[in-house]
Order: sequence, then structure tokens, then C-alpha cells
Amino acid sequence: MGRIAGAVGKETASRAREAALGLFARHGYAAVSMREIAGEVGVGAGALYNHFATKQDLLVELMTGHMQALLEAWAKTHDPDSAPETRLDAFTRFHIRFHADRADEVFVAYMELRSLEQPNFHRIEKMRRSYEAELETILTDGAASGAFRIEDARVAAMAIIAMLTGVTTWYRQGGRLSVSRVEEIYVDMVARSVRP
Amino acid sequence: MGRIAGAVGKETASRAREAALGLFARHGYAAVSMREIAGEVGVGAGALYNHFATKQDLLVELMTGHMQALLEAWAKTHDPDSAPETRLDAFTRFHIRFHADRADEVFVAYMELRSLEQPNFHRIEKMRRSYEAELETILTDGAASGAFRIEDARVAAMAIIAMLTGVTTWYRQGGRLSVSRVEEIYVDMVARSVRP
Amino acid sequence: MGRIAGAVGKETASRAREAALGLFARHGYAAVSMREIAGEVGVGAGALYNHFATKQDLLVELMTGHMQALLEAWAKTHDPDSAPETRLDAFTRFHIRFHADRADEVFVAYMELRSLEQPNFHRIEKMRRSYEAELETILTDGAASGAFRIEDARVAAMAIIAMLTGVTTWYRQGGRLSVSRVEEIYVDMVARSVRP
Amino acid sequence: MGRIAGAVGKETASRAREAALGLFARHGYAAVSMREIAGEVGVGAGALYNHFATKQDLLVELMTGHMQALLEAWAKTHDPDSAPETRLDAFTRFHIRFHADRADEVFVAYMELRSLEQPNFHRIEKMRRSYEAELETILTDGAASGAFRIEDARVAAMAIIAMLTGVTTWYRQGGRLSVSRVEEIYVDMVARSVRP
DNA sequence: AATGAATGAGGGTTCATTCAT
DNA sequence: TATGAATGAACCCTCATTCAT
Repeated sequence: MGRIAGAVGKETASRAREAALGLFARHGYAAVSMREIAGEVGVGAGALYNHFATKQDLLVELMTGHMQALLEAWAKTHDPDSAPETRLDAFTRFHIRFHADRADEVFVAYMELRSLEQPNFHRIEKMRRSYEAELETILTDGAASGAFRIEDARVAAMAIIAMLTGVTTWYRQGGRLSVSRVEEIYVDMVARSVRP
Repeated sequence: MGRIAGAVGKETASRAREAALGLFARHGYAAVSMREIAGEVGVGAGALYNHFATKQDLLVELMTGHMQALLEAWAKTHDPDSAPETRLDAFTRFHIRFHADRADEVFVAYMELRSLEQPNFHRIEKMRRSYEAELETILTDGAASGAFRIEDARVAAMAIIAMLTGVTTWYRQGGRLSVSRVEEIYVDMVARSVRP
Repeated sequence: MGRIAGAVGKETASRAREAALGLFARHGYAAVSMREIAGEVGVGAGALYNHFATKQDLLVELMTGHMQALLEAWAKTHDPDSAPETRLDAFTRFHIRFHADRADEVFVAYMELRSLEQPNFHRIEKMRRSYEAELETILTDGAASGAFRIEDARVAAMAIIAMLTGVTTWYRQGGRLSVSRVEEIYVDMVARSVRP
Repeated sequence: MGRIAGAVGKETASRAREAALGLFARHGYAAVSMREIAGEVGVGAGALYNHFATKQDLLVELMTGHMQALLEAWAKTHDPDSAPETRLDAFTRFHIRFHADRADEVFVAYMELRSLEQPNFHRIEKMRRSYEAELETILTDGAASGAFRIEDARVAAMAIIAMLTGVTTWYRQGGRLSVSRVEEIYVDMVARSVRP
């Protein structure tokens, strides 16, 4: 019993986050055990509990971390004073680029909402809605200015986000297309989908 | 001790499929136990094994059933001789309508691919690709005829399907919008997204 | 996976109760594992959960079972119309005899109150108080009739019960003294302790 | 990283003893973790091992400490030359008073005998028997002198000690009765229980 | 003398699955 | 075809204990 040897390991917590992210994305939260995560990190399962109170907490950390990074990155990127068309292009590019680099985070953040217990679900869901609202605002502004013709801003926002997020299901770095190329294709499709 | 008098109407197998579908959609395959499914049906867990060899088989039945129904319904609906624009509209309407009625099936079919063990995964994945190919063909045809301007038919097909399938994440029967209304909005957006 | 062979086992539940009783008495509820109990019964630990929802439930069953048996046995034994002296003798004899045969139940019932979670604790504690009240009533009646001289009926009741119950800590069947002999000794001591 | 400034007054070891005593009394040795004890002291669990080699040692220290104090206090109190009646009164008063102030110690010392591993168990058990022998001697002397009428000195001793020790299960400082009052009641009952 | 992270065992409980009835 | 009890593996989590710092 007890710890025997060197095995210092400092960044166990962050390596566990990484491992969990990959495993959750590949197999789903419910299908991944703490032992598997610990195994990838190279520690015993119990050691994870020095860093995360529960498996659920580990998931929550991953999801809040991702959503916060998303919201902050967009806040830093976006210029609310430019024209709606410009802002829509910017949003499209931002979304694709941000998500292309983070296929696992995105997948987990969108797919494991159902694995969140109640207080956690609400917190994350609010962040998600706040991101969707950013696009909705762009669309509403553009409709008002006459730059876009839109039947229903909420529906259009959901449609566009679904389209963009879908990229993560098939895009692979080093595949047939570069991120820039994908970006161009989507910017074009999105722009046309709301053009008057 | 055999069957209890109360087991009226539907047979156990089909009620189990229904129960499993709802539970898988809500909580995910891995998070649902055979006991829970059996509980919704009103039988003991062991009884399910008279109808499905394994839990995995139950999932496979649900997914192949759904994909088969989808492919057959589209085959029945679609007129390969009409103009690409007409066919794209038809595809959009078909997809939305078919999926709006089957939120659970769709969710499971797209989300639980990762829960399939190997031989099963390939079979389902092939059906899925074959459905995507239908749209890709329409887009290719339209691009050839000059009806559409498309940068990359595969990417456009994935983008459109993602956009359309996203409907199931927010559409609720009896909500703010009717299926017909949603259909119109999407037909319009999709058409514009590929219009020259 | 799954059950392999004969291993019918009918009275698993009652054998588990027996095993648990002995183990809880010897080592304490917290120090006994479901695996140990199952081991004594000759089944796997999981099998116990076909009979008891939780380990706590198993304890509760043992304790309520014992308290109910105690109250019922006393109700059947005792004659509320006889003289207080007679009733006190009867109570003493009853308590010693009932407890001498059930050293484990008694030990568990008195010692594991602290292991009960709240709703359970209250139910058991009420039964216990109701038993103590039986003795208190006898003492009060005897004090009223002049048969006893008692300073404080509640304290006297607690004192006598503690004295009697203590028997289980040292009495062993087949030891130096027979139950009858022990009974006589205590009847005498108890009677004298309240005699005017 | 060493000791934090706040750790005023009491040293860790004695605060750990206090904390352990309270927790063992309330929840039982097996149900209390080193982490809980450390938590009450305000240190990490590992720190306890600078003061106690094992959890078992902590228990042993508490129990030997209590038994030693008990034996020494009685040795100081009692006058072996006085009459048996006087000595019985003195014993009763001493026991009640000593125990009333130390409900937790008593509870642990009597209840956790079963948690002691073998060499420890014997040492403590011997001390306990030696205390019981004190009372037995008084009773034997009184029986010899004709001051008491006793059927079996060992049984009587056990009965009286059980009765007296039972006080700790219900007596609360600041409750309905003062210690002195309880003392009087018991002195009276005990005396009468052996009076010829 | 304390921290904080680790070990390895084990705890209660659940699970897919099996099988006698 | 259903039940109910069983298996054996796994799961999340906790524990006593150790040790580098």
C-alpha cells in the first residue's frame, strides 16, 4: 500500500483532460471509464480523484473550458461596428477555423450535453445560446439594413451553425482540402444562403 | 411463469424497440441498460433476450431499420428525370419532413455510429454514404447543367445535409413553426446557397 | 458473463440475513463488505442485490425484524392486569430469555443505530422507545401503588434495561450458568433495586 | 511545504486524538477515514502519519489512554480499608462521574474492542477485566461480611457495570438531570440491588 | 512536521447475459 | 415467452498508506 517510487508527474491533471477529451469524443462519455483515462495518463484510477472530484466534473471542465475559449476568441475577433455582410463572413471564417482545430472539443461540447447533470447542463446551455445569439444578431442586423433577406432569423442562425459545425464530422487536417479552402467554400455558401 | 395477462396489444419486441429508441436518443446507447428498456416495456430484463440476441443487436436493428426506411422512402419519392433544381427542392423537403417526424431515429442513427462494433458499423456507414451520394449527384448534375454554381460537390452535400439534419436539434412539433413553414425556409436557403 | 450452472439456491435472502447478522455483530456494519456476506452465502456479491436494494436495507431489515419480533413477543407474553411486581418479574425474565437466544440481533440492534441513515433511524428508534416505555409504565404503576420506591421512572427504566441487556455481552450458551440461573439472579437484583 | 501560520495552540497530535475520539464515537472506527480526522484538524491526511504509525495505533492510543486514566483515577479515589457498602457507593459515584464526563471515550472503549487487532485487543481487554475485578472484589467482600446478599459475584459485577455504563447512552450535560442527581439515583438503586 | 500526489486494494453497486423453471 | 436469480466483470469512488518536496 502507498506510493512506492518516483513517478512525480506534474501535469497529470492536464494530461487527464487531454486523454478524456479524446476518449469522450471517440466513444462517448458514458462509454469511457476512469480507468481508461487513467491508463492513458499512466496513473492509477484513484489518482484522478486528486484532480477532479468526479467523472462528471471532468466533463464539465472540458465543456466549460471549450465554451469559454470559444466565446472569448469570438469576442476578441469580432468587430461589431462593421457591416453585417462583413460580420457574417467573419463569423463563418472564425467558426470554421476555430472548430477545425478542435474537432474533439466540438464533438464533446455538442454531443455530451445530455450527459450533464442538471446544474451543469444549464450553465453550459446558457453559454451555447449566447454564442448562437451572436450569429442571430448579425442576421437580424443584416435583415434590417437590407443586406440579407431572411425569413426567420432564429431558424437561419440554427441552420448556418449546423452547417458550419458539420465540418468537424468530415474535415481532417492533411486531407483533400486545406482549412482555407474549406473556409472559402463555406463563406460563399453561407453568404449566398442569405443574400437577397 | 410465462406471460402475464396484462401484456396487451403490441408485442414485446416492438415495444422494446420503441423504448430503446427513446432511451438511446435521450441518454445514449452506453448510458442505457437492458433493465431500463425492459422496465419501460414492463418485463424482466431476461425476457428481452428472447427477441434480441444482444444489446448491440437491438441498436443495429434500430439503425438499419431507420436507414432502410430512409433510402426506400427517398427512392419512392424522387424523380431522377426532373431538373436538378426541382430535385434539390424535393430532396430538401423530403429530408426535413422525414426527419421532423423521426427526431429520435435520426439522433440515434447519427450519434450512435460510434457505438457500433465493426461489422455493423460498416454496413450502416455504407447506407449513410449512399444517402449522401443521392444529394451529391443532384448537386453534380446541377453544376453540370449550369443550374448551380458549386465549388466542391462533396463539401456542398455535407454542408447541406448538416444544415438540414440540424433541424432535429431544435424543431419540436407544436412549437412556434409548422413543419411546412420550416420546409419553406430551408428550401429557400438551400436553393440560394447553390444558386449561381 | 451470465449464469452457468445449477446453483439454484432458494433461500439466498434468508441465508444472507443470517450471514450479515453474524458478521455485523462480530465486526460492525461498516467493517463488513457485501462481498464477505455473499461469500458466506456462497454467491457472488451482485446476487445479493436481487434481494436487498442496498447494504443499508439489509441492515434495516435485520433491525426492524428484530424490534418487531421483540415487541410482538412481549405483547403476547405480558399481562397488563397483573400486579406491578409480577409484571416487573415477567419483564425481566422475558428480556433475559429473549435476548439470551439472540445475542447477535441484540448487539446489532443496539450498536448499529448509528449506522442507520435518517429515515430508517427514526423508525427503529421509535420502536426502541416504545419497548422502553413498557418497562417505564410498569415502574410508574408500581411506584403509584406503593409496590416500588423509585426516584425517577425514566432513569430507572434505562438503568434496568442497560443492566439486562448487558447480559448479552458475557452470556454464552453452554457456559458456567444456565439461562434459568441467570434469569433468577437478575429477577432478584432487579426486584431489589426498586423495592421500597 | 511545511506548517501553515494558522496552526495555533494545540499541537496536531492531540487535536487529532480529540477529533478521532469524537468521530469514532459518533460513527464507529471503521466508518471514519483518516482524511476525515485530518480534515477536522485542518491538515492533510498524510500529516497524521507523522504522529501515528497507523489508524489502528490511533485507536489503541485512545483506548489505552482511557483505560489507564480510569484505573489510575480509581486507584487514587478508592479506600480499600473502608466497609464494602461504603466502597460500593464510592465505586458507583466514581464510575458515573468519571463516565459522564467522558461519554465518547467510554463509548469507544466499550464498542471498539472488536476493531482491535490481536496483540492490542489483549492488552486492553486485560485492563478492562482488571477494572471489573475491582467491583467484583467489593461485592465478594460485602458478601463475605454479610453486608450484601449476592448470588454470583461475577454476574452481579457485570450487571452493575452494565447498568452504570448505560448512563452514557442517555445522559447529556445540561439535560433534565444534573450529574449529582443521576449519581444519587444510581447509588440508591445499586445499593438496594445487593442489599440483603 | 506538512503538503500533495500517488499507489493498490477494495467497497458498494450496476451491468449484460445466462438459465432453470 | 417470461421470470427471477445467478454470474463475473466492470464501474465510480474511497481508503490507508507512502514519499518527494
